[in-house]
Amino acid sequence: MTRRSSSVTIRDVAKQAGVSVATVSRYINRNAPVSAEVAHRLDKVMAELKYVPHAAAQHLASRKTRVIGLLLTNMHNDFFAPLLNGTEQVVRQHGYNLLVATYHSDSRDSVPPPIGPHNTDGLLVFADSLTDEDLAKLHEIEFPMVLIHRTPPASLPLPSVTVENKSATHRLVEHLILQHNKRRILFLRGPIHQEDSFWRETGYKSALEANGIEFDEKLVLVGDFEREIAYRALNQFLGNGEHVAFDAVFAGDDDAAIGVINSLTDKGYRVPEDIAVVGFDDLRLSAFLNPPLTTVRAPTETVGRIAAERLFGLLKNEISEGTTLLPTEIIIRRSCGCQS
Amino acid sequence: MTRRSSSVTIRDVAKQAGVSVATVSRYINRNAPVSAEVAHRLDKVMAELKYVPHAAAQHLASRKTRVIGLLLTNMHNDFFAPLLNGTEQVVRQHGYNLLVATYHSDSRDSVPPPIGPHNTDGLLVFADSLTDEDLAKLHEIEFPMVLIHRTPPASLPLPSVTVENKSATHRLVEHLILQHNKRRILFLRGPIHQEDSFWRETGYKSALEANGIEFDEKLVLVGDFEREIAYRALNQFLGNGEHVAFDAVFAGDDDAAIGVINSLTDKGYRVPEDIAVVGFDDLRLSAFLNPPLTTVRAPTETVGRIAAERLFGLLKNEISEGTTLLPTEIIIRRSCGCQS
DNA sequence: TGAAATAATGTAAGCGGTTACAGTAACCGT
DNA sequence: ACGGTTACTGTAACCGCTTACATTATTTCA
Repeated sequence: MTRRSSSVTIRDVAKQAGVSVATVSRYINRNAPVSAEVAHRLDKVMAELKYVPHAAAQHLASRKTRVIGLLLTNMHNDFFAPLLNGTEQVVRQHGYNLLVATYHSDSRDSVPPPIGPHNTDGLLVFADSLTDEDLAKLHEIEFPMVLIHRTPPASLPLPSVTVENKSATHRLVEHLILQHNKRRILFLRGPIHQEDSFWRETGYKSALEANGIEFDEKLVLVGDFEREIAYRALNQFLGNGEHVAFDAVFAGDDDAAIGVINSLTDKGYRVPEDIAVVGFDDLRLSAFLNPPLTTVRAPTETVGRIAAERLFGLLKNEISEGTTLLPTEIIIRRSCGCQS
Repeated sequence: MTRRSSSVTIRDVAKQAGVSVATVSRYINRNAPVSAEVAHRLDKVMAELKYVPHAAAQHLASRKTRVIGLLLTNMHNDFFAPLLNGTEQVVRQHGYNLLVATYHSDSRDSVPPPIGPHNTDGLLVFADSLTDEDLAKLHEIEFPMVLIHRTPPASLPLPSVTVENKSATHRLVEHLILQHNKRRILFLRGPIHQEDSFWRETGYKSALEANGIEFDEKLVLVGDFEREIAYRALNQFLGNGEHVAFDAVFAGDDDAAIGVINSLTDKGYRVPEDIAVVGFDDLRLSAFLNPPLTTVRAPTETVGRIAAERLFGLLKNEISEGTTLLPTEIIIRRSCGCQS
């Protein structure tokens, strides 16, 4: 025990350079002038000693971690890669580090969120990884946060960045109706309580209504934005001999769309000839699927980037409120029945 | 300034519960017995005060961060999602946190690696995100590390976990030769100096040789395991009127394969009728591409999981050396010309 | 030219925990 | 009944940095 870590401390540097630790600290943080001569000497000594400040000590003393946290609901969907990529880039560019964790309100009774004020300077909160109460509590102590793919709960003026879901979905579904004469459109709902899911459902319904099609609860399954779940849900639906007829499906997102196409194909349906399928997100590979997926392009990497930028704004005490609503764009490919 | 963070400290808890801070600390860390009565009182007080230990203070005093770092070369390839997912799961399960960063030896002159001994208890090092010297330096101070998709440099007994590249590639390319009569197989090299890239090239060459086909340097392009780069490389290659003939391409990885298929299609070639294309990795969506991609399945999530497990083994002082070589499996789909 | 401002540096008190060391009380076996 | 354990708790010295405050030398300027 008591194995003294061999790491060199600020004191070693100070001694070696013949100055006080305060001077070293000030030079490192560039927050007070230091004579050119000393600066030069310090550069040399620090290089020689390969001095690296101990993060925990800096954190403790300065009360800032230079770490920001990204709280996700899960990580296995390809949707998260660009999100991570976007945030990581700006985080790095600001000289910060990124702590990534998954958490879901489900598990909260027992375990507290793994990241928060105790180990980060601010949080990027994806969807419903935290509950409204969690958010309120953190906001109360003025902990910097920005929400991703979720608008702040009433009376919590948190910045948020998300994408336009409803009208894009509306247009997408309407495309199915108007261009392809579909009237029995299956909808695979996303995770319950998730906002994207809610707005996509709203857009779906509004498109139906705008075109005189009655919403039919029997045409709604649970896809959970997950390929496997969508696959099984549809399999089960199809397996049930007397299922209601349908001629198209809006899968909720691209990942679920894959599951849908897969299930449909397994059961002998052709996409899009028999059943049209559309998704949402425009994943990196969606253009190359078979058939190429008609979907909505969500600028996910940009979402990550902007969310991170806004968080850094907060850290600089810039006030920042309101939600950034990034535009989405419907991308027509072949899975809806179009030729291109 | 000097805004005293309102956070409650261990001293508050101690006072409130009428015990010393040492007792509180012991109870929290369960590293010494505490009377049932005191334990009960502490539970109550800590809940009332919503006490959360300050990570930095714990780190500084205990000299462990309960954070492990994952150092990647980049994050935009879908390949990284499962890797992250795998590591995150076991990290969380061990009650640790995950610091994710990208770094590349290119940038090293100026900037030191963002994660290391100063802010983590151990590192998962992907491919050549660190140089041999970096590794040697860290190993010298006995910093726990496990390598991912890279075998340790000679004389550095670091644990590592990677996947079998060579023989799988050999079989894959041989499939092209034997089953599809291909003899002019284009190869898109991955990032230079990256081991996967090296072994795949080796496998490619050995398959050629085993079948009496001479290796032709003119049939090698740089794809860098990147869709866009592969796309442009092949476009340029094809744009050059008198390019050497080829009848198949091994793209290096699935992401590059997409770029290849894309380029080929743009130029009017049919895949696989005119040109067969195969990749490596078996990304989440590769089965659903158009055409479904013949590739090699790499258990990437498992790689992440095992690497993390081995790192935790190291943290528990279990000795662990040698490389875990995960088996890969060639997955025949349609992009090679097979019917299923 | 003397007072005030500025530059450069040092001293030492924390930051919020952990833990070595020490002490007291109850318990154990002979 | 007594030395030796064991269970529990407290005191206080760190961990490695930042920073308020103090100090001295050097400018600046009315």
